[in-house]
Amino acid sequence: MRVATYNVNSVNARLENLSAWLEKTSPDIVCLQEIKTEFNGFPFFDIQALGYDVKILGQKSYNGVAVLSRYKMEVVQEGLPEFEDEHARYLEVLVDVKGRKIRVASIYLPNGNPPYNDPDDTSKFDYKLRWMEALYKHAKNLLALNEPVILTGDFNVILTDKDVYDVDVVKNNALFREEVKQRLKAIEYLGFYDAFRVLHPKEVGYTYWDYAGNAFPADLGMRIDYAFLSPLMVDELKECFVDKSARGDVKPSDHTPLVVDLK
DNA sequence: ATGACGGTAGCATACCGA
Repeated sequence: MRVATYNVNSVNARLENLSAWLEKTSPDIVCLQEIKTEFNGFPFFDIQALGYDVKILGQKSYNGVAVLSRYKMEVVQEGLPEFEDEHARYLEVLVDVKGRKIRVASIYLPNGNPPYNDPDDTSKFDYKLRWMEALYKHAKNLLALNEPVILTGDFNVILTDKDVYDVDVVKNNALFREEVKQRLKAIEYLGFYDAFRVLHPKEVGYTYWDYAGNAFPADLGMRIDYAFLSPLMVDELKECFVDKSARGDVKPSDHTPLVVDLK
């Protein structure tokens, strides 16, 4: 079984890229982030024509997450539990893989940096920390279920120094602040496994490159998209890789997909 | 030291992103 995550930066702007990538890569389950549309604007016809069922938590202009699946699935959670959120950032489904239920969440964690015109405004960073706290609590509850679980998406956290091209550039960035690294590590310490790092402890695994300048050609990237697997799920992990090909497309997203192959 | 670049809303430019 192949599971992937892909921050598409608008599903409608990326429909051609996404469709071609689905056909080429043939994932069974795909979590999308930043679809940037509400339900009525989602290209259901095109995606369903490729053989996928679609569940979305949409939002106009910003955010928005979705799960595509070749297997039947049901939505079990829209937004994090016990967390009031105006943003569409969390969608959890139960996928029925030949009679076995796999729990999959598509996650778009807040960025947390201040607006350019007000660098002292900490409200977005505070929101990020509260969001991570709610995610931590939920992740803890999910582990107690002792199920195969995949928490995957754009976490907007650079976990370690080797997950960014230049530590100095991001030293004051909300993606690299100690508080957020700690909160994401805490989710790992609960018992979730970073699929890419389990298999590739020393490799560079950037999943994002800025649009500006020569960031992609020069490989000035960051690893901010992750797949976290529960113990039952990591036991079935075969391979995990970043598919850089999508970032080299015409009119690409600034992220590229992360792919997880399971037994 | 700063900005680049791109998407959306909506029609000029502001907001958002990482």
